[in-house]
Amino acid sequence: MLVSELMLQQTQAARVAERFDGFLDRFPTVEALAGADEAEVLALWSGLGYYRRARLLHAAARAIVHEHGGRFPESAEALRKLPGLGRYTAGAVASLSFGARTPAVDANVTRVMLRLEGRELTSSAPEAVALSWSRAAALHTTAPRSAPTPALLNEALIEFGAAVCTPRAPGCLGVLDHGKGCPLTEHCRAFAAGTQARIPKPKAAPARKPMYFSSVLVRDKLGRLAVTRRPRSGLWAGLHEAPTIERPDRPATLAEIRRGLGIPKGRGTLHRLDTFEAETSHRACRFEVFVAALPARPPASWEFLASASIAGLGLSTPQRRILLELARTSGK
DNA sequence: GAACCGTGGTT
DNA sequence: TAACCAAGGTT
Repeated sequence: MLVSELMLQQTQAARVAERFDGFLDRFPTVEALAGADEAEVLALWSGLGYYRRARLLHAAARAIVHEHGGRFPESAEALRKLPGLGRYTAGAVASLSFGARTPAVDANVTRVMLRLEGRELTSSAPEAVALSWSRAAALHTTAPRSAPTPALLNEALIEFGAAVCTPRAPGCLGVLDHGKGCPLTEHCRAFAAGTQARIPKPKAAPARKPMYFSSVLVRDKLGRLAVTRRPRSGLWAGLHEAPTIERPDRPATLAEIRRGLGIPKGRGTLHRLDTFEAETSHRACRFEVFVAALPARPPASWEFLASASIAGLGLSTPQRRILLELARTSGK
């Protein structure tokens, strides 16, 4: 449950489904996850994005084992203290796993509440957050004991937002059924005012900052590829990659790559293999991929691995392409 | 409060 | 094709 909620943060269910079983096969218990190497957790998370979530999940598992004796906290307040669990996730786990009478307000629920109230706010506006949690909590408080369980109520609110009160083309605007796709139109101020499309108010999309990556394929005498690990914070934190130089302003020059990575001088010791673009949530990344000769003394941070081993590492999508696809076409 | 943190499908 | 979007949290 904890694993699924953290995987689902900002990630579509279909994406998660591809990884969830493998993750639980490898880590069937919280003890197994707590005892795992971070690199292995990242490897099984590879491709899902927002890699900090994986490391926070790992930290949460350790906290449960070492500070809670292996037993999950069951209240939203206690769960909230675990790494990676914010207000929503704590509420979701507390209600769905432990039956707690507590709300779980995600972007779907916020959209529903704002539309019912007819408030043209961004979903992250403090007023919008307060209103949504307050309304959701009131539903739990006023629901009769015989009413659906807290878990069902939370799931229903979320699913209603996801399936009916959708961001675009919500059920109330159904052309063929004259608004009868939504059962709440009589209670909805946005429907009455015709402002559904403006609620929640869209946020200005942040501009992606450019970043230039020069990644180098280096093989040792056995044909294994050089791999390093990225810093523990920032973009693709803790993932593996081919030796890479990155700059915010322009691609590194050949001379800078040689100097930065210790590539030997001489004809044919460094040439460009490919270039491609990749985008993340906040960056427009341009990758230039090179093939280089083996330095006389490779940096101690480099590790040389066969492609079968590399396939099991935690890799960003661009690096998976570089180290597994481009490396195969680069000959040897 | 704002910036930061991935990815791939959909429109 | 560019923009939008999907079960947020941390710093």
